[in-house]
Amino acid sequence: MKEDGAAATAADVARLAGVSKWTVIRAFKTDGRIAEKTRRRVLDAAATLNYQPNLLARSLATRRTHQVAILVDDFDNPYKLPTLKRLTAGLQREGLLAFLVNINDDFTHSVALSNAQQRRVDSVVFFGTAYDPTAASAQILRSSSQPTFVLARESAHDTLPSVFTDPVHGVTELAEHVYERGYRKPVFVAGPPPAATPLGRRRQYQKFWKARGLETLPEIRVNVYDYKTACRVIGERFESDPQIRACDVLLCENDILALAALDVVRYDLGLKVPSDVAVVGFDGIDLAASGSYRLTTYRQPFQEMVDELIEMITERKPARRLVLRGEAIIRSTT
Amino acid sequence: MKEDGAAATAADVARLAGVSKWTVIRAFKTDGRIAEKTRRRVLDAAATLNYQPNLLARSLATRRTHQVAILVDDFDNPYKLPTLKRLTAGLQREGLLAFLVNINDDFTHSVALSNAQQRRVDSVVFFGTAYDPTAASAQILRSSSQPTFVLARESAHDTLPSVFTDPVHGVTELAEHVYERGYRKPVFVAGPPPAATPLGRRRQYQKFWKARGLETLPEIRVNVYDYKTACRVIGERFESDPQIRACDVLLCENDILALAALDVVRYDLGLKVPSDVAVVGFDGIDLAASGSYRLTTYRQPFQEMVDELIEMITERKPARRLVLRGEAIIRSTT
DNA sequence: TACTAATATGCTACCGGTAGCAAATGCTGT
DNA sequence: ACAGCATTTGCTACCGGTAGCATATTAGTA
Repeated sequence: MKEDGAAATAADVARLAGVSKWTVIRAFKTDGRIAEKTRRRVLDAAATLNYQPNLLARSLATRRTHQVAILVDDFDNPYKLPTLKRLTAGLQREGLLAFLVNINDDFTHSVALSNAQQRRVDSVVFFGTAYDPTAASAQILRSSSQPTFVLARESAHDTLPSVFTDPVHGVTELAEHVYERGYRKPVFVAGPPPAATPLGRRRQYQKFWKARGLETLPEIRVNVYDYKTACRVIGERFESDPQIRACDVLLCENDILALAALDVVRYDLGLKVPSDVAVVGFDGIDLAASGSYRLTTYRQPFQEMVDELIEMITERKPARRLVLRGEAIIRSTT
Repeated sequence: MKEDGAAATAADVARLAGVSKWTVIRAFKTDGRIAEKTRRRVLDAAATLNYQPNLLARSLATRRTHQVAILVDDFDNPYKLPTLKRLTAGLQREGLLAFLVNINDDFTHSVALSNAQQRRVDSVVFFGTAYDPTAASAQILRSSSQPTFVLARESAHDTLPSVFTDPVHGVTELAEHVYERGYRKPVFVAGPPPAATPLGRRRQYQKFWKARGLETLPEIRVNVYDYKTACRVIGERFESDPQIRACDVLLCENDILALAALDVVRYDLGLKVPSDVAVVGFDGIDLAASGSYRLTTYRQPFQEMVDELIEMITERKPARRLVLRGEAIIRSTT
């Protein structure tokens, strides 16, 4: 019995219980072929020593860590929080623990991927990250031994499985709704520029309006998905750009931009929504439903996406490219 | 050179470079006493084999995992997201990776703590969790070998270091402001009941009003920090309880409850804020500043709290009980 | 009671690194 | 050429488990 602060090992427990360390280990396995009497004795000894099996040693031997790395580069969009909640809970139910990896200029995708490999995580999830598959990290990704998934964004590689919401359906629903209501002078409010693939929503909106005679869809680009920055940038563009000022509907890439747009339009510019200008979001965050906003948006099925992702991670379902549909929610901003 | 999918080891690299595995390992240490020529040869061999050192093996030997477990039981309060952002970024800068552990009925504090021990994380952070120190997990906590911290909540044990915002200062600032403005019929809007210690804000508000002649502070209790639930519960209480209906100020335990209160009061009950009823929050989330809400609240210094916590985790500063002050932000809901 | 089968326990070799000492090699001066 | 020293490389023993086979013990049957 060592009292030097170091955790007790199976060998310590074995010594106390008068058995070999392999018997101790068997006592902790559910299927262990072990005499009930011995098991109890071992468990008692383990309890007095406060023995906790060392998962590092186990993982080293079994080559399974039961760890998943979740890579996130945008902590400003509030939908991330409930989605992380569901994701961590679901993974934990499967015996998996999640690393929350913050991707930023100091800690790039390459660094994160390399780190994940070194820690031998069982799988990697790109959670809505602006992952650039043309960059050096693609090399790392290809040589990576662990299964990799993309959540809430379309994967750029065909070989990289992903679960995301169909942008064609979502944008079409919203655009048609807006068009039917008679809005004809749209402006797209965009977030940060996508790293590689042009982001689906933008492309779809452009396509929709082009088919109706609008050659180029005017755009306000906000370089961060962040409420405050968005307010500032949108306000500035309305100040300086007459074409923007003349719009009658703001098609926002996501809800957080839409809430910012709504606040600017209503309280800084003093416009009436939806009579002077309409606002449309995308995502379906909780706050979009609030009495203060009542935002027309498209609900992404985040929970379902997470559940499907977990099915893939646990290999109950084959890893593949899975496109899900949400639903348009019409409220009072259109 | 094995091509069987298993990652290359130092021994594989050694074989290719014609050295021993210990030389390979030296080549990867910055301080390694190794001939420059050999290092280059080893690094080349490592590159062709795509060798990545196995951190499990290293951790097993060094007894340091460079992993931190962050325990969270409430994913509904939006301040958690920017705080997690700062926390993960800060830890990563120190070479530490964070486990995001979701505490719930399936995965309790005890389970999480035991899991963290088995994974040999370097430290554990209770991030605003309703940790009940009287429960069985206290036993585990005491016997736990890894340093443990509480973030954004007052720790119940003196021995358990914590970083949190002074509730006395915050509540006093807000309460005095409200009192000066002439509000005299307050109702406290409470979140889930605290596990052990009565939560500071509630107690402080009660104290303040008692000193001014109000024996018991009426209360609306919402059992989850969740916008939708809060709306429902607050609405119901206004319906059914004349004492609640007669109030002139809603003192909310945090901003998310305050936003819900504000929406209910304005849009469901049709009351004017702040003339019919005032609303006060606590936390200082981004959205409280938005044009739609303009909520009077108390800004908690979350970023500073995180930075101080990291100083303790990295042992640059001694682990201790650290109380920080925020500032009252008076906006248009009072 | 002896003999077999079933169950229980112990063993070796290994997972991929680390620590710190031992041996080998290179370099200098005489 | 060789002692004397520093630098470079290799080695043993270990971190705490796992896998799967070998051996010991017990129970069941003739």
